[in-house]
Amino acid sequence: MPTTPRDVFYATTPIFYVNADPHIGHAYTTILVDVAARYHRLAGDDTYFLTGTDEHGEKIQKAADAAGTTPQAYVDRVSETFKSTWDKMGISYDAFIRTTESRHQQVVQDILQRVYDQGDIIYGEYGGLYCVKCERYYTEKELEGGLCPQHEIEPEYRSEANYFFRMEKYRPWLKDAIESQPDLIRPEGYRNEVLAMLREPIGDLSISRPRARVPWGIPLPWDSDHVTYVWFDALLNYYSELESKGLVDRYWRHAQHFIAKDIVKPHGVFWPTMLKAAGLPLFKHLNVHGYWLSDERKMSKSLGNVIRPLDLHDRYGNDAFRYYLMRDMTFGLDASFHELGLAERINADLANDLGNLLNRTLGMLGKYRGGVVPAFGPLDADTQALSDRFTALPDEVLDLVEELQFDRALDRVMEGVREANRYVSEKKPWELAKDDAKADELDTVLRACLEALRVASILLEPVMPEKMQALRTQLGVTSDVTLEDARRFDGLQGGSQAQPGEPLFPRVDLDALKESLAGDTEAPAEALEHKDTVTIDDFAKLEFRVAEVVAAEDHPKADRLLVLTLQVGPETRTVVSGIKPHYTADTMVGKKVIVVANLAPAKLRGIESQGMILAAEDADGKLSLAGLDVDLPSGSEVR
RNA sequence: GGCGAUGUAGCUCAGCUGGUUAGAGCGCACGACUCAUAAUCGUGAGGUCCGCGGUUCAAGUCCGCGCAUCGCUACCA
Repeated sequence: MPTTPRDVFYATTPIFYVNADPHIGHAYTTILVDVAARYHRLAGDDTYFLTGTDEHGEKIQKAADAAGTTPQAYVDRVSETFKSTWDKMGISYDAFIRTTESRHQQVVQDILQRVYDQGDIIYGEYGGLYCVKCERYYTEKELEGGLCPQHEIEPEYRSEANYFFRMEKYRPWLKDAIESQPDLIRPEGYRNEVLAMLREPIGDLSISRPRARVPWGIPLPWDSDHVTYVWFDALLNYYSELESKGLVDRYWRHAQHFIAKDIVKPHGVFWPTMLKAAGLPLFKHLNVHGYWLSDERKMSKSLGNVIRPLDLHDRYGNDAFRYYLMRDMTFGLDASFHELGLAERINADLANDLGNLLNRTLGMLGKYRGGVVPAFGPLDADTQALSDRFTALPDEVLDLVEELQFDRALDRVMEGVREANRYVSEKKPWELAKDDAKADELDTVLRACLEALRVASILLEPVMPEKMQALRTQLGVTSDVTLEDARRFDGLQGGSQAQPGEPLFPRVDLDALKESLAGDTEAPAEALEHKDTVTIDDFAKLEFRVAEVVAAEDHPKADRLLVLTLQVGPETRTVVSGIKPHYTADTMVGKKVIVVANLAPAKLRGIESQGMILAAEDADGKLSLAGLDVDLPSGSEVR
């Protein structure tokens, strides 16, 4: 039963920042929206699917410099990589927006001007009190007697040339809006997270950067010495796309943003307040999904465990890959990605249940009826039950899709497929075929299987567009289908000819795969990112010394910090260190460590730290203290 | 430290507003069948539903406390 009118669907992926090539995270979100869009199109909805690339900012400028090219040439290249990746993957986006397009820039400037004119963008005399020696700003609270706590000098007043969006002003409104619309942000866990953010001041949002430093951006319309900083540029793509094409009235109020959980704050806090300030209505839903984890760890470049979507396409096929992604992630939660899981899913669901149902059905049809689709004979109870089950599926599936429960939607269809396999074993068509008196019964069974396959193929098509079309081609159906075609159990043309072909989903040899996975060595790590080169003179400014930990205790006001008392030769000093997750206070006492001895002191949650100790950290955040090979007295210099 | 999420069979997970002997898929064991991609179908083994208290006639499902994992957050020199 349809619960909501499924009329208009405007869905967006984030626009991806073009400082790296697409990976599984980008691909998942994009496939997800593609699947959702295809379901809505199938249902006959007015559907618009937007993706694109985010192309401004300092990082891009640097990357272009490093590549010896211009920012524009650089973003052209990487944006094209994204686009062609999606094209190869058959992503059915309706529009691909780039923030460097003039139509986008125009809208950004218009909205900035509007918000500025109404007084919600202010020139940030931010920070105010600045200690020259610390090179940082202090708040009144942090100062001790009006002096810098580190250097005990009077800070001077400085203002940084930034513009700020008065976001804090809209906090109460946003809180109300989210509370009164339970499904604005979903699933609920992320809604709670945003509400938690809104319980405390969110401050104002810096929205500009000096053009002198970052020329690669959209100039503020009223002050061309500044360019727009990320949010007022990137987020606005969702709107500028429609505005620049005159589609706002048609789509905007139906907007659904799909994002991964790492960008909840910009989309859940910044974006709605921006819209409010611009006098625009809120989007309809912010849909937040989790991460694909590999070996319990978040995939990251430095770990070298990035899964390249196109690799897996080549190996398993686009459709099977999409099916796995949709079937094995519960929306909103993290999921684990395992190639073996993918292979098992292919074998169990696609090859054994679905592919084989097609194969056995067409096999029998060919053998017993020359491949001609028979008319139904009289419907017995079993066949009627199968028919009822399948004709009920479209609404069940679309309701689940509406709730973003893609995994369950797919399982519903597969339950039907399994039921059809059961039906075959119960009806034993191979026995019916031996008795001419049962020709009608055999016709019914064969036709029912064909219809089940046809309906399943329609309902699975948004996830597996190519294979499901191929499936219907084998059934002899070549015309386009709609959801209405899935609501009937007599959609095939009696007397038409089936066109059996190759198995849709070849089984994966699991034993061979297990072997090859076992033999796999670690994937090669990505290149390291290096900092700027320093001279030996730069290095000589640093003073490292051996120190002995003579006492250690937990920082009273922080979780991760230990307060260490170090003996450095004749000196005793206190160092606050963020190693608590890996070293407890008592295990630290007596250890010899390396300390940076001439680092400016700093207060860490109330305790002054006079230096820092060195430790190695791996990509998982695991720490190991730097130490000595041979025991040397504390105070010894390290070079 | 604060906030939040998660914790159900070997594995991946369903279990909505509390109600009969707790479910699915995969894997495993045994059996059936032979139309089919060594597929399918049936049967079975396997769970103190993280722990402890509480509310209730009745709790995996509500409440409290605790534990574990993860995330966000508190300027991890």
